Amino acid sequence: MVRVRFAPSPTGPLHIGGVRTALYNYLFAKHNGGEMILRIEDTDQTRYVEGAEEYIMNSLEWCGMKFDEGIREGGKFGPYRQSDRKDIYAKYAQQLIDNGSVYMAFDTPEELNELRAAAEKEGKTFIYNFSTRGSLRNSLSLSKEEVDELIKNGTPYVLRFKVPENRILETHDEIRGDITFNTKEMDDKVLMKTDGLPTYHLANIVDDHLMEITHVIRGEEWLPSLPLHILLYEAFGWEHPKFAHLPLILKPSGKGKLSKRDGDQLGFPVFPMQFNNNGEMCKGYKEDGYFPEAFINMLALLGWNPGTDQEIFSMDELIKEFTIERVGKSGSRFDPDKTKWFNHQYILKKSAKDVAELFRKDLDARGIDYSKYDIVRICELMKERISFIHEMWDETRFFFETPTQFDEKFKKKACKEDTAEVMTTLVSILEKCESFDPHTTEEAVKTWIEGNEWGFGKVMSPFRLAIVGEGKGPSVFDMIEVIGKEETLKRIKNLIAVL
RNA sequence: GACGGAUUCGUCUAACGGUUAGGACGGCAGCCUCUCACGCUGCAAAUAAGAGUUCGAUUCUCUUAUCCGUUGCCA
Repeated sequence: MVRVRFAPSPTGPLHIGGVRTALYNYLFAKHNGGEMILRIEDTDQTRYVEGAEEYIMNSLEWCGMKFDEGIREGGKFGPYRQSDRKDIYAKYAQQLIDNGSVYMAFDTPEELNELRAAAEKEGKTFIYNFSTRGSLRNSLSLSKEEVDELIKNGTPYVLRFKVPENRILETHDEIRGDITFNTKEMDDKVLMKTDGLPTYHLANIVDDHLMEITHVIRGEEWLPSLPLHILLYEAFGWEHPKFAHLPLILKPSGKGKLSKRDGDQLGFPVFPMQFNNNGEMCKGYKEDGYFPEAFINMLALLGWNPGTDQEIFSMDELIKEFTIERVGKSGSRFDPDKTKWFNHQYILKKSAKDVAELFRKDLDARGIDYSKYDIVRICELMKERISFIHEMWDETRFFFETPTQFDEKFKKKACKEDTAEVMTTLVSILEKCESFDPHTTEEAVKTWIEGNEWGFGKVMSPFRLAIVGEGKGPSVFDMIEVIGKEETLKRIKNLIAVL
């Protein structure tokens, strides 16, 4: 049974990259008939952000991902919040103490900072490992008596992992293939902090083992920690899961990981939903009018591809097609334009009826009275022109509102000296139309135009100007059917009045 | 700096060692048309550089370059 987990930290809203990591985990699990677990990694209480945990769960739910186990779902491997698992970590830390895999270190953060600063001055990096641990304050360098004394005095200490001195570690990544590390480059990482809570490394390994995780799919930023994690599994005598490190999502232009700043500068959200982070408002895709399906579709294709030309995928199709083998190795630049295109595709896919339902909500929110109008028909006419529901109003407001002014540029182009006369005749022709369906009106008007051997523009352009107020919109005959005879005649007369 | 990863059109990407290096976004042009969009058609646009292996390299190896990540008692 494949079991994967998504394990975010509740340090703020969930970033796009995190959503994609969750998505790939989810797709991988479901493709293989496996289970997906949500675990909250909140071992750093200094970075805890109120509401972030809820936000993460709500966002993933909005995206359409369902967890088999987690804080809301429960499950037999809980608790699923690391801060609720302190006792478990203490127990396993003791196991490492007992088998000599870790040692106590009494160095203060200040002391270490000084050492790091000093090393940096010389262009070097301070590493806490076999080469330095002998000269630092820890249970390896100090005598048993000194250590006992320090502990008796309540001197705070951390537990560090004793990394072997010089071992070539050959590991494997499901995306990148074989990777080798030399343990001499590694740090004796802190596993247990002075506050008694484990660091990510310990908690992560213990939980993944206890929760029977078979595949760890996470961001590439974890790749340097892979040898440590392998060593930890060894120290416990456990078999490690398979690892897959996902490429990063990069800024649309420039260098580095995509950040909130990029979104703010270029005007696109970096988070699935809105989040108020201590007064700092983080924009969300949801609030910007994206469909979760489109958002997920876009994210899925950012770093993964099916090997075919298909680009539009439902969640079920993604589950069917997704494999780790087709995940790319290199980082992907985020493209806000393509994201919009995806949303447009989903508008196109929706029926006019479904779009109408969403549009009605938008109209309600704007306080527009649309009771006299056939909204489904309007959506049928207009939906292909928009990428977002909220764009619909700007594209369609002329249906609901009689134009009060006319676009000068188009008016100049459309109206000649005889236009008033022509429009007056148009009014009389339309008045005679029993039915106002497009076929009837078009037939009547075109017959008249052709009879005079005029170009269509002579009549249609000012006609359009009268109805819309400017030179845009769908077929005039379609529009006048929607607004009705009375309103149509009124609008033409309004134009005549200003000619 | 050290270690690790990566490198195909501007961007996302495809291509059993053999293709005119394909698709999509964006751009440009044309078509459609009563207008504006949509749509359709077309155009421009790439294998980082250099060696090697091979009959043949985008694909395998090495070197260089560039970019990214890590280098915290953060995750």
